[in-house]
Amino acid sequence: MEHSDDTDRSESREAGVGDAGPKRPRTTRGERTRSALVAAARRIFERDGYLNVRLSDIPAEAGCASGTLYTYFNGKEDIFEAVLALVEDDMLHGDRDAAPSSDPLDQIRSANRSYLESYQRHALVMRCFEQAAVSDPHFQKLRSMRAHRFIERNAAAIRRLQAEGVADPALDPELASKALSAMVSRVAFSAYVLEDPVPLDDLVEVTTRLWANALWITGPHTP
Amino acid sequence: MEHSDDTDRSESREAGVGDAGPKRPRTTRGERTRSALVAAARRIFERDGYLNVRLSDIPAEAGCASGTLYTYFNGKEDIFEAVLALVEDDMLHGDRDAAPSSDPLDQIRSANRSYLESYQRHALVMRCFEQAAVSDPHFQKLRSMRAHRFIERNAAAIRRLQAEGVADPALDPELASKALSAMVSRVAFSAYVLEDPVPLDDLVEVTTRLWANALWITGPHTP
Amino acid sequence: MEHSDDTDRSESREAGVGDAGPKRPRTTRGERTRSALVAAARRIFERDGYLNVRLSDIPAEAGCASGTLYTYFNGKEDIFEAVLALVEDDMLHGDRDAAPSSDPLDQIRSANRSYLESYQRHALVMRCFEQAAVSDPHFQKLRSMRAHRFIERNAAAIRRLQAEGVADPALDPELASKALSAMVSRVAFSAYVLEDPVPLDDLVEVTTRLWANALWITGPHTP
Amino acid sequence: MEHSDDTDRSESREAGVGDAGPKRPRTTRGERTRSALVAAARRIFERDGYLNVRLSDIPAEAGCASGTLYTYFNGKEDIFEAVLALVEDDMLHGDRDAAPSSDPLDQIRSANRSYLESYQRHALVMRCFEQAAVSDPHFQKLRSMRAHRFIERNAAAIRRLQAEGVADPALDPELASKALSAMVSRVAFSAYVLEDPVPLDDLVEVTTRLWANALWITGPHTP
DNA sequence: GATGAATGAGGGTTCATTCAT
DNA sequence: GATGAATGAACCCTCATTCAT
Repeated sequence: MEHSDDTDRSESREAGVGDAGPKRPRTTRGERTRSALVAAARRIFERDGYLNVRLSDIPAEAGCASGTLYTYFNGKEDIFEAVLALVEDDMLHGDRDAAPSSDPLDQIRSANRSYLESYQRHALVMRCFEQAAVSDPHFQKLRSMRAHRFIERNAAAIRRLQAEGVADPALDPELASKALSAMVSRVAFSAYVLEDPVPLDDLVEVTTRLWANALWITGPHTP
Repeated sequence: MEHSDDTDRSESREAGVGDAGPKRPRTTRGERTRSALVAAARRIFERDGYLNVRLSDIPAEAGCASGTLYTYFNGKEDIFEAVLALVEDDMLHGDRDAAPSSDPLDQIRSANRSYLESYQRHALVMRCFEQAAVSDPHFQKLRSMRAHRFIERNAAAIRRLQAEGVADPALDPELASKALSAMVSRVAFSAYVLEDPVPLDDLVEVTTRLWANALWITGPHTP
Repeated sequence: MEHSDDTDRSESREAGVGDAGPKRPRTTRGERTRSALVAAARRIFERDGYLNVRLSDIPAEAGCASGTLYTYFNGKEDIFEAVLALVEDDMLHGDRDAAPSSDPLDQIRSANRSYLESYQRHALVMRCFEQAAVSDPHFQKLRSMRAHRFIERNAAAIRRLQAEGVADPALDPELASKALSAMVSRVAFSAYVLEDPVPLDDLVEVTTRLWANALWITGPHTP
Repeated sequence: MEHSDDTDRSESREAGVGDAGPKRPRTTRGERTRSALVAAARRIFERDGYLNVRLSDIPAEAGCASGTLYTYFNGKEDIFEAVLALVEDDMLHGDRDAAPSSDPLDQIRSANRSYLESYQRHALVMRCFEQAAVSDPHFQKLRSMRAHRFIERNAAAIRRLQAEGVADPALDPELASKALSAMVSRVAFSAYVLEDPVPLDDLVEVTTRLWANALWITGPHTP
């Protein structure tokens, strides 16, 4: 089970916004400049939030001239997408080390913990992402797409559990997935972006238990 | 059971943002002008979103001079608060006509329906509210406060049900309330602001069933 | 001997700026309102300086409606003139109690002390007057006229002393008066408006001694 | 002997007001633009006065876009400081060509003439400076600081003359310097800013004679 | 006389983006 | 590729003054 706001977007990295200017560096120097810009952008976005960044702060932080930004990016959207790509690489690693359990409850718990941990790790970028999604249709669509990828996977899992007779058959799998995924991602937002601090373990436990209860999964220990 | 983003704020309406200029009208003409401004503001905010409004469009839409806006409001924050106050008056009426049932499931369903209906009714204002909350600390706090009022009421309900032995005693009432309230409000946001259309009845049913399941409430007919 | 910035302006009080609106109150209530406005204006000018006053603060401070100001005054210039008139009444009292001495040095000392004392007493209004004079040709002219009245009186005194053989005959009485009067008024400005504090007695002594020396008056004690 | 309102301020020129934006040009083109702006600013300030300038007139006069002003300056204060720096460069040259005389009277005369001549040369800028000093604490402080530099130098000269037994020992050198310096600068202001025209030679003679008399210096030829 | 709501012109400032060097 | 100066549209907000009540 996985939750919203996570994706690979393999091919959209270069062509995200509007393909007008040059994009990929062709030289080693260019590669270094571009990387410095993305790293600087991340720091600036995290510091100021998506809506408040002064675009010219990014090349300044990266130690290059203001015009250089436009050698690799078309504007705010474009460079923020590059920052998101950076973060996603990290977010995708979370699940890997989890030993896949056959117990549904453990699976849910593991997915929730993984999601919440990576959300916490990237809270400042997620804050920006929320700001971007609320003010820019492009990122709104992006967020929807990422959410849907989660929702679909979780919907498939619910469908499977229903078929196995261990989940409430009256639930629409798609809608239930949508609602439960929303619940987890919103809890994460509240805790880590709005800074309403709750211990991570408590968040994992309550979301897991609610999720399991909601589906009628009682776990191996509740016969 | 009720959900986030709803409150009374009875007398604090004017004093929210920055108490600099004159505020309340003292004459009938003033009252009329102020109302026209708030109504116009609602239309403009709904049309353009919180972040994109051109403030001068509001007095223009209201049919008065640009400066008149500042006779009653201190700026964008201030007039948007007045619009929110307008909407809240309406949102508070939703629950009333619901016949209070003794069946917990009916109560949950009724609260959910009421919340979702009013959210739908004011979707465009809620969109602005989300934008405001993400870009302006004042509205972020406002949203938190409103959410907490819901969360506390629902937490109390959960505690009661646990005491009566009809809800999972292992759940932390506060955290469960937080998560489930977030679920409902985020489902509403998704359906009505992000325009991911789902029939209202389906939303009511799935949220209600998930909520009930999550708490182990199965309704009176399923003993 | 007397110094700049002091005059009676008996007849200019009503007709100073631009005689467009109504001016003098015709009823007792009107008299009270007008006085309250002038008193309030003085407080506001002293608080904010001539250039920074918000005109509408004055009727607010006086406890009447903003429009009422225009019943008696035509604007900032006009009401500030009324404030100046108030202050001048007081400044004219300073000299009176001084026992007229026949010793030129005593006369100079007495005039200087009187000037500096009343400047100190009205420092905040004098600050406004300087601001007004520098930004508004009307008050610039007014200041010049007041200064010239002093200068002429002092020039006459110098001429008399020269005729009596007790003052440097090589000095142009008019120019000398201009320079020495400027010295005293600027010292007052510096001490009381710029808040470069020097004990009053020291100011009196240094200006008096310089003035006397400059004219070659040695006083009765220096034979 | 020298008089108020003159200083070097060598390297603090840019950092005076608010150090927010980029300031010094790094290219030749930039240097040219900045100079054009300062020169244009001087013309506009002289034409309209410090208080009345429309800031956007300056880049218009300089032949560049309105925003370009903010490439080098933070606003009115900042660019006016640059104009003052320009004028000071010129004012500092005045004294140099004066052949240093050993006669105190000649020294005083020379200092007075130098001061009055450069004041006359920059009368319109001095008018602005007075306006700025009266309405803006930053320039008030600046004026005080410049005045104090003069005052201290002149106080030292007075102290020296007293030690040599050629100046009235009863005078407080600091206060006497303050008063006499104020006299000269105010006479200059009156003649050249207030346009109360007096021949330069007459001003030099009267201020010199008053200054000398006031100190009891009678010149070498009057033993 | 007094009220206070309505007016609306006016200008400072930011900053994403371009482009000559 | 990199530079950084130049651009200029866009917009909020103040507040002196008027005038219907």
